[in-house]
Amino acid sequence: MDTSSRLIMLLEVVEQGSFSKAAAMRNIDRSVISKQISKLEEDLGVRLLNRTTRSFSLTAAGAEMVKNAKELRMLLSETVRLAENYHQEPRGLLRIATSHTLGRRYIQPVINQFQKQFPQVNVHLQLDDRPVDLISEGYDLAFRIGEPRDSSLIARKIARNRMLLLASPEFIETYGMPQSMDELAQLPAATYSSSHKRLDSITYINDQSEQCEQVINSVYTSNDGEVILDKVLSGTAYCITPAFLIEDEITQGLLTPLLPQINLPDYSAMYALYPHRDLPVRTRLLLEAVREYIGEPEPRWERNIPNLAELYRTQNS
Amino acid sequence: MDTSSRLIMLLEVVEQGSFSKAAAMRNIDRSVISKQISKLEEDLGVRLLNRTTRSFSLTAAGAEMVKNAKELRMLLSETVRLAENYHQEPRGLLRIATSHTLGRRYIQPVINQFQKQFPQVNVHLQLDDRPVDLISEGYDLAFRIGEPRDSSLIARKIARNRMLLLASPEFIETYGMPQSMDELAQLPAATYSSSHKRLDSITYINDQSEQCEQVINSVYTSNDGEVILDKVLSGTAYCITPAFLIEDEITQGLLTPLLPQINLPDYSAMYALYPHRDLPVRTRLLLEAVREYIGEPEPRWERNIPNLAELYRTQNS
DNA sequence: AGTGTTAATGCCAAAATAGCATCAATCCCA
DNA sequence: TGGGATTGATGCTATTTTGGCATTAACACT
Repeated sequence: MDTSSRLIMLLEVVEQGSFSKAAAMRNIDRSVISKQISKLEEDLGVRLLNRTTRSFSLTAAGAEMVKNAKELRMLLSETVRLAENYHQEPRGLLRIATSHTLGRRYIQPVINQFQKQFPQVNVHLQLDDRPVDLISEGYDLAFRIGEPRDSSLIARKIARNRMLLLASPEFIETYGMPQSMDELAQLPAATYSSSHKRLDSITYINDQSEQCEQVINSVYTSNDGEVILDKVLSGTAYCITPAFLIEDEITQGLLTPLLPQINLPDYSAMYALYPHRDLPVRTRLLLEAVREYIGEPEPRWERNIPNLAELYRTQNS
Repeated sequence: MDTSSRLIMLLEVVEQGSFSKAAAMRNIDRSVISKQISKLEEDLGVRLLNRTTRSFSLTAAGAEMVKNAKELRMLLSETVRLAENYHQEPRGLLRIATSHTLGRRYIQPVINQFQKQFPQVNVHLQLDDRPVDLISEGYDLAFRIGEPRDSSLIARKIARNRMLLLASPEFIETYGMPQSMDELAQLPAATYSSSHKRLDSITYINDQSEQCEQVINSVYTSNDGEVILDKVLSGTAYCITPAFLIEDEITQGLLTPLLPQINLPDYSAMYALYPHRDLPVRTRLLLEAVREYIGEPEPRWERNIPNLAELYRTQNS
């Protein structure tokens, strides 16, 4: 390890805010970080961190070094990326971040096929429902539902994401088939809720083409779509859910759309996020494989939903 | 050693044109270079050099890597330099390039004193009469006589450089004291001549304030000023010499100015050259020490020359 | 006060490195 | 045209560097 790597290590330490976290990121012992930072200070002849036993702050010199380390890291990764443009065959490590559901249902099958085709490519698939910082965590590619905020990333729309109101036959038997939005709002719902997002109302377009929001009666919330669906399958709640969560529950008669005459707008789409315009071969190929797998313009999951073209699309006369 | 160092190593190899020379520059075995370049190619997954057994050429990928390596080296050295600004005490290695005479006479004494004062600073003094490439050879500071051409360097004028026409008493006894430029031109001269520069004429300013050039009769040439002076001291030639070559030969009566009423313009001055605007402490301090040692506006060597203020300065009436 | 977390340090095994010797290919100069 | 010298590659080994573990000391949060 030499000066530039140590500078980048310093940068990671500062970004993570602690030696331990930086070590965890790299899967190395903290002592390594401690020693390398010491050596960096010795090399440069400057104290970079003011340490208390349990934490640290940057010195003026340290702050300048971090600034340059950032440039250095960019330049270095850019250089490696340039080299990768010359690969005929994709290789190397591909780090992908995605939400649990998207990952398990739509990314994982693509990766399986992909690694059969390109055995030289290693993959790390990180399942996280909270958005991560692609750059500082070192991911090459992320998949997300929802408009991306971080403008330093390139976002590419992969698929639309329609919404459905679903309940089980048992539920309908118990509560009766609701005939209006007001009626539906009284029934028990299972909804998505996390610290970042809360989906406890139904957005729809009324007869006057106005977007309306109907608050619903949420009796069960979770931050995981699959357990919400499980709850709904148990017949004790209905749900409003993005279409990509549905497999064969509707065709098998386990779930039935409610209020199909309602006009539900698309929910935020599925996006691929990546940090650069020109991607390494492996990343580009995987991204294309995902797009192909999901399909366009009708995403794969919509094939599981009969009559979707007419569902929730009432033209307002 | 890791990727960025290897990239810089690649750059050095390309700059030097051979593995061997690059190894020599670093004082390491060639096998090290060979292995590291191989490893770099393996890391990047790209062939960087097309090799024949005895030489190589860059591949397209290699050329791009070299381009980026250059940026990388700049950024890294800039970063180290920034860190050095935080040193209170100068330390580290100071690499100085200079011509033989300047080095021995005017730089070496300064270094002796400097290292007494700052024992933490190591010095490499490279004596070369041909100009070297400061950047690619890794020098921090160079001293030269003559207008610098390389505009990527900062040049700072250290001292003027007056010219003298000198001969020994024995010479004057043999040939008589010349009374005019024409007469002088007939006498045997010892002159400086190298592949880069040739000083076989006398530039002077005539009564009409025009700059003239008188070709002289050179019977001895060398690319080293000191042996030229030795030749002159032997009484068999006169010379035109820059003032910094003279120690106590005139005050001791070993040499006498010829044609003192001639008006000789200053020859190109002594310059310090360095690659950056803001120098590390050690470089700045040494540069200041050299300036102080040589003195301003009258350089140290002019103290050895009686009456210099009147010599070769005839005001044209 | 007690518990858990943090960074530093010493120690040891494992990995990377530099130098040496050798080799084959090529260049160079006579 | 044919030795002699030089170049880059490769195998081997001693040395250096590194990473992980255990321990310690300092601190934070209950």
